[in-house]
Amino acid sequence: MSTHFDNLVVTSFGATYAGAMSRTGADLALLLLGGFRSLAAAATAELARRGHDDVHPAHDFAMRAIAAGADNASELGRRLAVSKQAAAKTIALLEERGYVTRADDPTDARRKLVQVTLQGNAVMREGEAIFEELRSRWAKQVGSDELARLERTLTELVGSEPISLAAPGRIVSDIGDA
Amino acid sequence: MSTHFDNLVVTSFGATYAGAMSRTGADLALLLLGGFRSLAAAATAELARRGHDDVHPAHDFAMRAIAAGADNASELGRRLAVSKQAAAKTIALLEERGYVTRADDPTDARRKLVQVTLQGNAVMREGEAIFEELRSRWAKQVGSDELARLERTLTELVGSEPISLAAPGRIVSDIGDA
DNA sequence: CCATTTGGACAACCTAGTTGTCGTTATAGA
DNA sequence: TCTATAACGACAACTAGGTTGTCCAAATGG
Repeated sequence: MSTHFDNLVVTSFGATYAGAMSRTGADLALLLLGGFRSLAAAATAELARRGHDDVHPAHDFAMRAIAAGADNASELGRRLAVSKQAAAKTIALLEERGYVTRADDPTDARRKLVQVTLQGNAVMREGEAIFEELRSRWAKQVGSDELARLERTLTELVGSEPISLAAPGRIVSDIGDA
Repeated sequence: MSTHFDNLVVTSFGATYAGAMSRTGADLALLLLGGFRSLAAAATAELARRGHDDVHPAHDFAMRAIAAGADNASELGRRLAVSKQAAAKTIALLEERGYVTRADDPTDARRKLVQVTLQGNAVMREGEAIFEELRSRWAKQVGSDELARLERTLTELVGSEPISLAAPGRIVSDIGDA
């Protein structure tokens, strides 16, 4: 079989012509997903290559939210638009892997204060750099004007819809995710 | 909190200015994901409104692959770049909900022949129409030239990478009866 | 001071993947 | 033709990320 994205789209959606202009709406969705996947997979792989084989973009995302002030499970849940239980699970996983710590909040005995560790910060820095690198690779490929234009268009399209990012994570489930 | 995409990006990734041009690589990835999600969520909702509240785009995707010839679990797995076990689960789910049927293959006693039902075909047709409608809504919003340009750019970017739709790192290896 | 809200911990469950094992069936080659 | 190997599907156990619902304890606001 061909695992090439283009072919997969064509095969799966039975578009009339292969390389033709006549893109369908579903193709557009797959194109967007494919783009995301392409970046996310590359980032995950590169992160793994650098020794962090246990983190995905979703974890990076969660850590940033924590670092940005969502320092307890409930708040993190709100911030990521998932339940507090789901957020607590993510925190537990990150803690287990040494990317965050949890301590009692001295000002509120109910709360557990979550903090990003040095290791966690390192991952975030690497993640940033990797995505930057991937973006510039794309810019080289189609021209930075064209890429900027794509971003502008997409921002206009997506920015105007009140859709939260919800679970920004698992690449696979993004297909089925509504 | 704001669940508006733009704000979320800014907050979570700590970009320096809110509406500024300076998009980061991670923003680009989120933009793509956001775009996909936006479409997928709208499609799922619309499908539910039309009485199919138990299907997601992923199921539509799988059904198309089945209709296009991936009529057994192993082949479907290959086509979708997941394990045959995962594909079998999807098939089981679709069968349970009446979108596909499974029968013994008369030419190969090992195989179970999967076929899309009338109901399954109906969902695919509706899905197509919905995505078409969503696309034209986007075309109205930014202009069809601009949208076509976005698609062209994205195709160039994504189509040129030999990335399968597989999970991050999950290279399709049916080597050794996995 | 008490009622209500909130945070966190469990538990049970769902979806969607994974790997590993195994029996059965095809198939290719000596 | 016989046999080794490959392939299909089923089952089991596991991971990861999500969901509700229940519950206790702690904070907070009349």
